[in-house]
Amino acid sequence: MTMTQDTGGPRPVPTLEMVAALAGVSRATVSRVVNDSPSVDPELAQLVKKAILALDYTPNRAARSLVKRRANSVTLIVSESTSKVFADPFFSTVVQGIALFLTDTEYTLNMIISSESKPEKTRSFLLGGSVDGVLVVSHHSGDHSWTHLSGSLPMVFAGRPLVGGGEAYYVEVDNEQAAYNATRQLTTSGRTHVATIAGPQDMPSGIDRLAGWRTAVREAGLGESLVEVGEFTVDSGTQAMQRLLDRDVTIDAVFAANDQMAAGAYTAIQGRGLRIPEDIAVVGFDDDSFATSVTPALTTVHHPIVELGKKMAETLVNLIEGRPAHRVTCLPTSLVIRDSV
Amino acid sequence: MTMTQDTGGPRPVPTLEMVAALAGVSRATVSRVVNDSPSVDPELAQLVKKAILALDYTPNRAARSLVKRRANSVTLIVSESTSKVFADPFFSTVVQGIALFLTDTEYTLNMIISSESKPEKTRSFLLGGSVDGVLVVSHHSGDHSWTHLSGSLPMVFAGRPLVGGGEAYYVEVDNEQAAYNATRQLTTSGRTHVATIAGPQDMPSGIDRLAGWRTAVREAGLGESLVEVGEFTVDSGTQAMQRLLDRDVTIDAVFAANDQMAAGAYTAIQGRGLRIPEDIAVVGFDDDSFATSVTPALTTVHHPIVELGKKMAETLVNLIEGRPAHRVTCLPTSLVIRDSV
DNA sequence: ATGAGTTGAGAGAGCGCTCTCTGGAGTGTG
DNA sequence: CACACTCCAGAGAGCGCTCTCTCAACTCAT
Repeated sequence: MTMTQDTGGPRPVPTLEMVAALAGVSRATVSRVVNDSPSVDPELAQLVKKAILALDYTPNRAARSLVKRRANSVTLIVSESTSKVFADPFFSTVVQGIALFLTDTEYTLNMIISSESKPEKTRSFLLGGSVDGVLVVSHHSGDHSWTHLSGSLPMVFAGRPLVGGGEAYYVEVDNEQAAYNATRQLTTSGRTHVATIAGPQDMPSGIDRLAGWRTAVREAGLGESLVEVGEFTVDSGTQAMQRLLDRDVTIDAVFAANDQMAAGAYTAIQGRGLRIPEDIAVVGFDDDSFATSVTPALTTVHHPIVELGKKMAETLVNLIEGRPAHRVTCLPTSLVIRDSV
Repeated sequence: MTMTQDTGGPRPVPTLEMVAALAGVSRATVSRVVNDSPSVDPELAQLVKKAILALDYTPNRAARSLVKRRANSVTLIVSESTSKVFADPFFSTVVQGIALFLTDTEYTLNMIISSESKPEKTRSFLLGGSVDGVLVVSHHSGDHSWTHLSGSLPMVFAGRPLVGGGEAYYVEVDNEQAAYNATRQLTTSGRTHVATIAGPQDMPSGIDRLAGWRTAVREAGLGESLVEVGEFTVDSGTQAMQRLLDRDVTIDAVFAANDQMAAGAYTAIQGRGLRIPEDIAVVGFDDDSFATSVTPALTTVHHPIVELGKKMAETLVNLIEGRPAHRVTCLPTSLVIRDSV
């Protein structure tokens, strides 16, 4: 029973000073070793390192942060109204990418839910010096209310911000092109009544994916009227598909602006006794867990979401450290063919 | 071109000292006002508050943290091998609950992905003084390798830790009872070949839910052999269901230890031309987004996941601040009847 | 051998805040 | 009126670290 139960109390936290004393050098030297400054006698450095190990020393972040005026932390803002997006695979996957990238850096990720009722709280937190940069994964256009902070703090957005986009740094995919390709898959395989379940029209991804669909159907000489707007949720997808089928029973294909709405569309389609893909072909967007959880497996646009998160974090860190950074990063997509077309 | 490219420089960050100067009082007094100490002349306090507003002052976290030896931050550990759980609604929803609770406190949430290859990095981060407490949402039993830290740092787990559980603080639901109830729903409605897709048997939730199923089928006088183990993922659910159907085609009900595996089971069932619930009734566990995204909608155990996250955070904060905290919190569940039974 | 140039370690002044300690002003009692 | 008390604001010492400045000890050309 090794019960490491030392009451948590007495553990004396080792400081730079203690390491210096043990190694018989000055604090400055220890600091130099810790931050591996080149101008330290290798022999002395070795001595110091031994002392660090012996004491199990870890630099105190707060102290370092205080003098360096750098917190080594970036904050992810989630707006309260959007907090349900946690259930959204897109959101969580972006976060995963961000966290993955930051693991290999000196930066720490923290996350706040900003309540619309007291924006000052969020504001003061961000400006309180404990945050070096901000990441915004937005779902509603209102989430871009943070754009104005980008003068005082480095910020990177997931997707082109709807407002203030002229100055903002962001990472995205070419939604329009990807949606075009996805729709082409439908129009070139003999489908003649190609509908779409579009995303919210106050979000760039919603707007651009609809535009891509439009271009493809127009190019194929098909009608552009079979559009219903959803909210990127499963339920809204079901409802949009219901409306679509109520309007036109001859629909034989549908492009949904994300996989969740596609999954919702499945419910509406199968609920009417129609078969996928025989009666109606379905193509989604994102290639998230919903794409493979439905039957038949969904053909969809692969959205490199983890990569997107990584790039966001990378861009932000570059910005913070004053290194050159691309204002706009555009990631490639590809169409994943499964059983729904 | 407003190019807010001011090199980050000119914004002079207001300090306590500046507020004191403006208000014509000492630093100590401003500090007292900021931390609303009772022993301050209301009139003076008003003056100071005005100065704070005028300067748009925000206390520097690092400085405060340095002297108070308290970072006001809690860390969520995610192990690298588990980082794919970001896509898991359970995980993201717990995080949501945690973040939601912390929003109303002085604490900040940060998240690290600990790489198994360099555990010292994680360890030194946790012990570096910038973390007041730790939250662990585990999926593999290996994630409990952090239990040994609980002597040096307050920790709260999601679910009973497999090892070291005797001392650990955690929040959970009564998995066994809930699984029992869910299975009863099947056995009492005339189903006689009730199988289960169990979760990993190195996780308490996997073990306990299987135990609950066992009790219910035994009680109903049914066989206890129709068990296949999955990994809480959609795919593993499909495969487990395949194996089950290969073993016994007379199965007329299945209890899946989470909704994702239930969704996977749908694929296998419907792939064989069987109908839900006519031929096979399905009950899941968690009541997450998968439950409503499948057709027919899944009957499942409602798992109060947001609540669980909130409770975890609450317990941790209590622990940090030395207030009494329940070592074990057990949350209630309920069965949500939908269309799959 | 001498002065300039180079290298590497120590001294010490803070970073912005909290908190104990001190002391001046006001209140109440003998 | 002197004494003890209470109450509240200021002074000042750090919290653990970084970083500039200083200076001792060399190296090397003259």
